[in-house]
Amino acid sequence: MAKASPSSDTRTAFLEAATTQFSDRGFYGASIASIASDLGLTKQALIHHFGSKEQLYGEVLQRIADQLGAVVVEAVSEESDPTRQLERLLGLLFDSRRVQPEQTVLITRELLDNRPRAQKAGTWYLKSFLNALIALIKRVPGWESASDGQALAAVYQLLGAINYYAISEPTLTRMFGKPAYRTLEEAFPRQLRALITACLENPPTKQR
Amino acid sequence: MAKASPSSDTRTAFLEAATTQFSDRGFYGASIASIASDLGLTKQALIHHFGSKEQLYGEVLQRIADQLGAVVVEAVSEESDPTRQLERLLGLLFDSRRVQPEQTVLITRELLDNRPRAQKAGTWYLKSFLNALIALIKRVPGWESASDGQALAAVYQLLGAINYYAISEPTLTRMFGKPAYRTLEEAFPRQLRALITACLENPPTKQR
DNA sequence: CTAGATACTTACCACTCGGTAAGCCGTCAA
DNA sequence: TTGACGGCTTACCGAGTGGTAAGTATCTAG
Repeated sequence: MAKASPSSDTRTAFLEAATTQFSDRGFYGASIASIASDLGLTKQALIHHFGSKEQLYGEVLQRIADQLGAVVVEAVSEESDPTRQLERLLGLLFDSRRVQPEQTVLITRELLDNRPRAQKAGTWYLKSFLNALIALIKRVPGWESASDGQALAAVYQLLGAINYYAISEPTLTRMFGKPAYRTLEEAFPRQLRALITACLENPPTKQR
Repeated sequence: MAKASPSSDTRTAFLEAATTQFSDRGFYGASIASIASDLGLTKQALIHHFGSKEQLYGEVLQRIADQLGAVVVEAVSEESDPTRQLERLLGLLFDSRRVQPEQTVLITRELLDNRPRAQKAGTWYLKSFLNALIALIKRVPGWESASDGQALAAVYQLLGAINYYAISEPTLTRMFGKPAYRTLEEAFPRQLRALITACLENPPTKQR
């Protein structure tokens, strides 16, 4: 009895393969046949487990949302000071671009694809994440009286700085060449920390 | 002889339709038949003008790159002070999300799709744009001695804050509802201006 | 009047897509 | 032994993809 639940193993294997393929080629660009062949299986095996391509995609988004929520919990539990909690959270998000670049890419794809058409399930998971960020920044000294809109604006700018860089890294590397990119790679985190503290120290109430 | 060049009219009409469709659905998601039917024509008419879907896509990217370059020229010519030039440029980019949202969306799609596969032509246009931004910030007081990597890091963070918000706007609207979104819509530009000046006033040389 | 080019059309091709239907095979319970 | 079930297969379907081939209508230059 080496394996506990054989079916759940292939399920998560499918989910992982699907995550990278959806991330690389988008929902329409990725085919269920290609995802299945990554595991040496046929597309009908995938259909058997998930019912349809859309449901598979939904589960992939769900997993990402769960992991995103876990990062929030981790940051909050590691620090006590609200400012540090936020800095830690943004730092963790920035670092995760190395371990799980597919996450940021997939979320960004969702933002792009959801523009015209009706929203899929994915958007709602993001909302609770953003609400957590809003709640966090409103506990930072000077930000208590900020409106939700002001809080979201500030937080979303920092999030944009992080995520846009995360999805651009490969392109920037090829564009400027490895050696030139190394200096950017080194300068970015320092500059980012400076930007975050500058933002947190300038709440809208005491802006000039 | 009402029209000067009949063929160029349909060509630009094709380019405009293609821009919105590529922006909405991505390269793979958009079909040449659907683009052509927007003008009441068949896909073979499109092939007749552009040769292939890839070439059409290339011309769409080229147009966007040209318009991006024009924005740089506009910002530089309108202001004399380097700080104001940069602020004006970023402001113009932020405003353009209203007039031409397809541009930002398409560039972001390029960043995502270029991750795994070899880069298409589009990347090179972006490089000259980024180089212009680097040159601009290095003329701002205090930034003269910054390295290219430091300059790009700072500029790319601001660019990310702007572009990520631009592609997120529709999703954020649906997520928080129109009334709540209005306050964000109002707070964002002000917060962005504060972020830009905070960034420019904190060059890496005198960072604590 | 004719030759050629331009701007399009219909017809067709090979291929891929997501999904259905039906069956095969091993495990496990009655 | 039998029957049900989960996990997977092959076979197949209709729809849609980008692209080719060949033709038609219109206008213009020689």
